[in-house]
Order: sequence, then structure tokens, then C-alpha cells
Amino acid sequence: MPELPEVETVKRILTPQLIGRRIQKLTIHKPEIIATPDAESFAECLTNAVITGLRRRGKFLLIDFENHYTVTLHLRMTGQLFAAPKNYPCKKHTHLIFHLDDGNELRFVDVRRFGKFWLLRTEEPDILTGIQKLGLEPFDAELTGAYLEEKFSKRKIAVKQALLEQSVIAGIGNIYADEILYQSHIHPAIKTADLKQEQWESLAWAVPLVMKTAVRNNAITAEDYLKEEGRAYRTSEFLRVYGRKGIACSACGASIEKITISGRGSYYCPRCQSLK
DNA sequence: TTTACTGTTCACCA
DNA sequence: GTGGTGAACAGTAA
Repeated sequence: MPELPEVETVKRILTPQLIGRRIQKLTIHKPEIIATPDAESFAECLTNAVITGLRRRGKFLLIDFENHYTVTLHLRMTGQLFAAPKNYPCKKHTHLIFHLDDGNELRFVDVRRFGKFWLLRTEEPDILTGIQKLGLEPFDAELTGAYLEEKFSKRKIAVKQALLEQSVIAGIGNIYADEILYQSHIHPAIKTADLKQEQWESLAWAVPLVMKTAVRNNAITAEDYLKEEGRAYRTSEFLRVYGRKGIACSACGASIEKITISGRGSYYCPRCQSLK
């Protein structure tokens, strides 16, 4: 369930459940989800380790341990990470279980198995996961219209594709890119070289607004999260354009359209989001 | 049976 | 070097 708002929600739910917990044992059903090192070393280094904190960077989640190891993970398309009582029924596609010292289990479920785990020394520079290539967080004060213009104005890609570049802004995915463009009144297919200064400013304003709103709207209780009630975010009532092809725009009443940009489905309002 | 799908990376091509 | 396309990962759902 991954775009920044969902990863942030996972972090907020898991933090109080995991801090101070000791890993008694690991069960790795699918070793291929461990990118580095091998599954055996992964389990060995984390057995008896105590969790000290959780962090998020872009769509990555980081779990810090007292023994100076950090587990970095990416949920990709369908990964889920949640804490459950050990007698709670184990779902299909559960690939990794951390057995905690309070009787709960931290479980990783991933239907499509695109998600990945890396184990790294906390203090060592991370050159493996791709985190070091990430750009600004959406809430960073340095994210201005001028920053975006400088990054993109000489390039000729669709603005929709530009928003998805993790090396410029970290954490935006296909759903929220569409929502950001809708709030900015910018057509997703406009080329970055054709955007005006005020449109870059508009994007720099909409990015943190949409992400902050999404984090708030995605907030659910740990109980609901365990029951997967937070999973329908793709069709969330809070989305203004994504997944709403043929439905009336809530601002102007025009019918939301869907086109393909760089192979990704892109939803927009043909009246609110002009091509100029 | 066919197609699309929230993410990322890579190969190949113009 | 830029950028477009498609494939790969693997499974489900419409």
C-alpha cells in the first residue's frame, strides 16, 4: 500500500507498537524478499535485537535497532507491514515474520512480492537501497517553484512523469501525482519545458497540501489497520480525480477523463486542468 | 481469455 | 545525453 501518505500512516501506527520490542525469532518464508544480505545473516543479525525507532524517507520505511542495524524496506506495489497477535490468522502471501517479545508478530505480506528488505549498519552510508538518490521531502521548505523550475524547465517530459521522479521529490506516486495536478489546475500531459513560473509555484504549493491532506485522511486506528480497513485508499472518497473516470468533477461538473502518460493511467478534469 | 494494476529498474531504441 | 517504450518482477480482479 505504498505512496508517501500510506507509508507515513504505517510508520505512525507501528511506532508505538514496536519501540522497545525485542525480536525473539524470525521466520522467513520467501528469502528472495531480502535484498541484502542473505536471509540467514538477516535473521542472525536481528535475533535478540531491540527496536529503537522508525523513520520514513520518501516511500521507504526504516527500522532502527539498538545493535546499530537498520532494516530499510520498500513496500512497492502491494506490500503490507503490520503487527498482529501471534494467534491472529496468518494471511496468504505472508513472507516474513518478526516474532516480538510481547506476544505479537510483525508480519510482512506482499501479494506480488515486489517489496524488498535491506539490512544495513545504521551509521554507514547507504548506497544500496536508492535512498541516497532521493530528492526533497514534500514538506521541505526548500521545495519551491524555483526549485522545480530549475530541475525540469530544460527537460521535455510530461509534468505528470516529472512529479513521479523520486530524485526530485520523494514520495509521490501515481495516485497523488494526479491529485496534485488537479489541485494545481495543470493538465498532466503538459511538457515541463512549457510550464510557466506561476505553474511551478502552483505545484510547489499543491505538493505539500495534497500530501498533508492525504496523511490526515488516511489516518486509521491500529485495529482498523489490522482488519485492512485502510486498504481501499485507491478508491478513497477523498480523491478528487484518481479512479473517477466518467464521474463529474466536484468543482465544475465536467466528466473526469483518463489517458495514459508514460504507461501510467492518468485522471484529470478536462475543464479545470487546461493544456496551457 | 485478456487486460490493468498503487513501484522501480533496466534494456533497447530513435 | 535525452526521452520513449516495453519488459521484468508475480498475482489478482474485473
